[in-house]
Amino acid sequence: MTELSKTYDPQQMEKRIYERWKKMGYFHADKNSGKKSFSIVMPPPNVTGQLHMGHALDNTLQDALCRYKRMSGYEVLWQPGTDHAAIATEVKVIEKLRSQGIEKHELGREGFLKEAWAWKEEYEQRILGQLQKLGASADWDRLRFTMDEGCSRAVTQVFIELYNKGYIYKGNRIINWCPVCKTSISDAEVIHEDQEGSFWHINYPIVGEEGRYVEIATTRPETMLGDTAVAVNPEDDRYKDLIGKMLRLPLTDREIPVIADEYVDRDFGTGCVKITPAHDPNDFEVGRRHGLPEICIMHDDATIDCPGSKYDGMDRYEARKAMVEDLKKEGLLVKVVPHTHSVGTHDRCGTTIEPMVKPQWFVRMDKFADDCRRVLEDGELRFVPENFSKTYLNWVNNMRDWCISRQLWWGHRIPAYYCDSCGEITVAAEKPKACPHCGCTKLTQDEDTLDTWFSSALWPFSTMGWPDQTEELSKFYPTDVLVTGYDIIFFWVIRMVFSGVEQTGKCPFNTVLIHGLVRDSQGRKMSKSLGNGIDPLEVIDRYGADALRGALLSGNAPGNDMRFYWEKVENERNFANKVWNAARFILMNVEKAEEEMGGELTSLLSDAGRGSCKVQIPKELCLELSDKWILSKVNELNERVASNMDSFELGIALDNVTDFIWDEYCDWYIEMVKPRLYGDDAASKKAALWTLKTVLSDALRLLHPFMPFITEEIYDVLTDEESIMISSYPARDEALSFKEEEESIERIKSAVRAVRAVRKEMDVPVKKKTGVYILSDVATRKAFEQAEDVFKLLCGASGLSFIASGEDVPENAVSSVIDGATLYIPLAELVDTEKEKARLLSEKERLEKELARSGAMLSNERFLAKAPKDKVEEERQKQQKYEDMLKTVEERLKAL
RNA sequence: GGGGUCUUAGCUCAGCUGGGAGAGCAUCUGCCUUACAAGCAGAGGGUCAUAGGUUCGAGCCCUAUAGGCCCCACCA
Repeated sequence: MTELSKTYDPQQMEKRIYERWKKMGYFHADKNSGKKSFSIVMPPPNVTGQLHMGHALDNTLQDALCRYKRMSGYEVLWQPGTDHAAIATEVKVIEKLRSQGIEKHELGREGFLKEAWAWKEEYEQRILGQLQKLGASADWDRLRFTMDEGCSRAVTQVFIELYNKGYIYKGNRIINWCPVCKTSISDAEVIHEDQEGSFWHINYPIVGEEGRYVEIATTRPETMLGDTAVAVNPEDDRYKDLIGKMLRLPLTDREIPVIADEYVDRDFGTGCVKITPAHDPNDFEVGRRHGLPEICIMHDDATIDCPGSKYDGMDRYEARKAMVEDLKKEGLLVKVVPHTHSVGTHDRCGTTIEPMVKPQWFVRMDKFADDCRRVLEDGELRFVPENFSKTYLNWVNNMRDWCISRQLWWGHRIPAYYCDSCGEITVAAEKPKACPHCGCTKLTQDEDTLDTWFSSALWPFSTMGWPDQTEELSKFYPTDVLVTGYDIIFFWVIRMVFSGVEQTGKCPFNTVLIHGLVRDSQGRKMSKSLGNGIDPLEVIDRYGADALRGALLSGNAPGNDMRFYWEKVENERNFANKVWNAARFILMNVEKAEEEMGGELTSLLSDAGRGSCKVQIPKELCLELSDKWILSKVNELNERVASNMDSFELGIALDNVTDFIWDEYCDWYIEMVKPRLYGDDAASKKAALWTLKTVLSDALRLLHPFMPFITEEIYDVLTDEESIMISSYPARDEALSFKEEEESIERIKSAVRAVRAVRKEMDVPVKKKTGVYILSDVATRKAFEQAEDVFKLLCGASGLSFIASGEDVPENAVSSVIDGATLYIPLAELVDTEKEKARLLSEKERLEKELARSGAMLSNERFLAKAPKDKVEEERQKQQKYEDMLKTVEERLKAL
């Protein structure tokens, strides 16, 4: 038996242990295994970033689930990979190049992609290394990337299929344009934020009616160059006569009509709205309804595109200023009113987006929304916590067509080809040799790439080799659980759901486990701009991965945000230290006893705590009360923890294990067992050592999914088994349930606590021993007889005497009444009768309160009639108990 | 405007199908007791946001109110 180092030092073990796991192939999932499968796909981290607290939480949850399932006999696939993160990466690479004085276009498409791939390699390695430091037991042999060959093939296949089915279409639509990134972005990538701006009121002269104007109000005057109408509400009496008349559009030589449309709110602004179909989503709709021209007045970089006009080439804001100035000169500017309105910005770069009409590719959503609803209704998909299905449905019910084309280079290029002569589109995996429409051999591929989420949407099956019918797919698909934050339910979860249903006929996962955000200690979101982010690696370096994992999981309920506290990490580290020392204590004593007893003990203990077999109490072993108690306790714990794991209550499960190890096992059992370990009774010593080892082994295995490193290190030394990772998860066993013994020890514990409290209250020095006299019922007396030494040791008693009645009560004793017994502690000169009286009086008061409550319930006829029988019985027993206790307290008071 | 969610000890949060309010941290008091001071023992501290309702019984279910947070949509 090797030794554990004197102090718990995570740094010296974590890397070594992880490397060994990897080398042993424990993370690898066998597609040919006969075991039941359990699979999770890892949400692929972006190759731009590094591990942050959100990743740490997300992956710790997944790792804990995977380890639990692996130990429970499942063939577990945790499928890892990374995401190309189109815009984010492209922007970063552009910035990097720019810092070297190179512009993207100078490199050309191919040259740029080469740079991007180099970037990807570097950052992918970095984040994978970070995940491994956390202890992630993912199947790294199966590492995938959204743009690797297989995933790309899946993307192309899906695009073609959806196009052929008519779900993908290309059209001129109004989209969100980022003038800095120079690409379209989807609605979901636009963040609306309130900004203070102005409301410019402008007069548009009515043609042929000198001196008459229509007053409109706008927040973006520069877009008036693209106006093609002014709209009023058809019911608005103020403007009814204007409908159909023409207006002169100021600053231009164009004339535009006044139209009527329900969209206009009579009470907002002036009730007249300039309509700019090419640069406003609402106006676009109005324009399409009325067949208005769509005049695009901006270049891709948001400079004005209006040849012949003085504003041509100006930046949008510069043009705004100039135009307002000119309107003022012409006397058409009525007034400028301060106005706060929401402005759409790009979530990646913060640039104000510009709505533009452009040819883009879209996915039609109506059918897919139905699919999303159906799988939820059918129970094929569920959320934990269940509430999030409402969030999901809220998104599903408000889905609009998805703009999937991006004007980027880093991504999956759209497999569409345009004929140079007839202009027809051909969608195909490979560039066609000739145009199927006209036979022309010159075709050009669409320049655009696909939205990142298009490939992420296929992740659960593209990583398993789809569209080929692989063994991985048949073994591990659909996956069991998806673990993710609520912030990407729309971006990712929904898109995976409908893609999975469409391509494979199955919802890609059964359960979506939602977790919240990790916030800073003040409850703020961790963000780069606030500089309040805490690097998980720093936490690992200081306290170890196990402590970080514990801090992220302990007491956290699914779906809830949590705050990060260093104190919490410290507490988990302290717990790890506790486990470490408990193990050291046991190993030390085993070693000592082996020296005394030799091989006999070694063979007795060899099977204890082996994770591969059921706990069998050796026949020759003579277990004592406390042994049976702790065995029974851990037995019960096994069931409770597993049930919490199964219902995804990982926070509660971890707390169950922690409480057991710290309170029951360390603070009570180890303390109880000490005299036996230091004594001469070989049989008793054997039983204690066997129990210590057996229970510790169970506890370590329960703890392993949460704190994999320390549990492995200890288990390795404790058992000589190959690894805790491949041991079996402990299961409840009826043969190890000792209800009576549990009850007895609970009585002893409350007696110990009572004596300790009295001693403390009376300021009895720790070293001063006292006698204890016990007046008890039969059952309690039996318990005390069986555990006399334990009791004396734990409460600092020199002797224990049983007395038959109140008459035998020693002089100058302080008393404490517990369920089933009254304890008298003779304290001679230390006794303060007044203090003792006061204590008993407050105890009396407490009991009377309890009795009042109990009595009220039991005298309530409706309670007796309607409440379940066992509840009534329970209450009767309580009443009896309190009556007995009260009687004793009162007698005692009288005696004083 | 639509949807969600929260309000429990000084702080951060648990509290599963309704049946005597819990943890960690912090505070106070003793202890360097041969596994552990990263520890042990003990103690104080809560009209569970407010008001109604359902129920024999409500922190938990229903309604309303107040306040906090989140998401979506709109804002010419």
